[in-house]
Amino acid sequence: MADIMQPRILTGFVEFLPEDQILFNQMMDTIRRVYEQFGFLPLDTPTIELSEVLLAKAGGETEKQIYRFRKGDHDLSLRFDLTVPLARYTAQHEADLVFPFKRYQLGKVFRGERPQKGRFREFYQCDIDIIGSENLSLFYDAEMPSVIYHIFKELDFGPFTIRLNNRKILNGFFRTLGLQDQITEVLRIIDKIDKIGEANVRSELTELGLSEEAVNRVLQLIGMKGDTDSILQGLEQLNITDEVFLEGLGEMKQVVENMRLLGIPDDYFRLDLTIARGLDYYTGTVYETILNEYPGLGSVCSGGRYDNLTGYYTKQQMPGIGISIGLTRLFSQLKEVGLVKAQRRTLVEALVVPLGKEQMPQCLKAAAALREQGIRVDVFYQEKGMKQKMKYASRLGIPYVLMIGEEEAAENKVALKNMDKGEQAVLTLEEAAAVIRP
RNA sequence: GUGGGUAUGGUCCAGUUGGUUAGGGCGCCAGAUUGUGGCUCUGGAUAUCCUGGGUUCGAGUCCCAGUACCCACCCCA
Repeated sequence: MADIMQPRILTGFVEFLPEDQILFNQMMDTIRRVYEQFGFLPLDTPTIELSEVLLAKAGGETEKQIYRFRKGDHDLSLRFDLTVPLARYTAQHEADLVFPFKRYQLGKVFRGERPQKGRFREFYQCDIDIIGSENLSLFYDAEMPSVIYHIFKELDFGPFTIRLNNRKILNGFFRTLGLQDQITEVLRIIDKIDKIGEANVRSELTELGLSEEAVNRVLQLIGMKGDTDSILQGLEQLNITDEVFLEGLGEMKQVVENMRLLGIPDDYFRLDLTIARGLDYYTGTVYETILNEYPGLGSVCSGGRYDNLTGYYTKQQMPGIGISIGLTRLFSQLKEVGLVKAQRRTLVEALVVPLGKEQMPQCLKAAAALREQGIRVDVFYQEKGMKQKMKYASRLGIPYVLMIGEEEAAENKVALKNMDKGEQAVLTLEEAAAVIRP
């Protein structure tokens, strides 16, 4: 016999067994349903694009992590997020789109970085973005958290907190300290405070060249704690006159007000001045979402506002705002902490089993009739012993087995067995259908 | 890119100071039970012990190199 090829997949890539894929798809369905509920339109862009398009803006990290290859004369890349393709798409189809353009996209993205726990080279992102033409109402900044609220409420993984901040507040504040040249580095450092602690942030900021006075003021700002209103009050009492700061503060106040009007309870969001988001294209409101009981999972949904995402593809100024759920990571983490657990290995509600092959015609008819009523039905076609047939149903976790033997066929009835309870009854097909799908 | 760890049937693991035919759980196949699954019992199949080299009378075990995978940092979903 010939050598057997070792069956394996690349490291950093994932695939699930059916019982997990079912759960994964259910989460995705929930996300899609809520997105649509808020008026977002579906979009599906190619996974491969021209490198020059995807890398128009890219800086160092992206460039290093992107899967890039040649095919014929083309320099191609796999998309590493859904935002850049959206920018390209919006600019390309500008004339045919209705603005503000609200789109959702659930799709795989690729990053050739070193994989580790909760970190993959191919993974699903579930994004929504709204792109405005020239301007984009601040109300959208409150709608984003409303979407997050509905999704995580429905997913039901316990209490969660949407943490929000505004980059203008940070930028304006840093400007008053004369730090405008190091803003990106400072943001990156303070963003890590949850992970590395205040002392390490202090030393890293000092290392960056900030004066002790500046470090103290930064830590004082980002250390502001308390409920939403007291933080807003505290920010006002800093008496900062920088106009960017004041603009950010004004936006934040309005966003909070609108979030409340949209019905997000106060204990589901919190102002957090440490949230910066690594990405440098954010310019206004930024979000992060954490599960209160599992803070170690990090942010399960994040995003923010950007002024001009499409700048590389069109002269039109197109501000936008969006959020993203890293579904593959989220799912793998939820599984790890036991928040999602596989129940059944199939979606089938009833297995139709002929006791002998003479009953196959009745079984085919019965299956068709049940499917007509929307019941998910599987038929056991294989010629096997009764034990095998039952085992098939049992192993897949099919809740009902509908059997037709000589006696049942003669009476035009079926034997319906409840697999969980082990009970069995002889019924008409209509009665059986009512039991399977009450 | 930097640092650490692991590698034994399909899978998860055990394997003593180096010693004869490398064990077990789960899974798989068959039977006890050809109109009834889960539980139990009985039997069975499946391993170049990651690869290459070295030490030794003898290596799954010790040494060297390589490879793969995992974890952490960086960065991020």
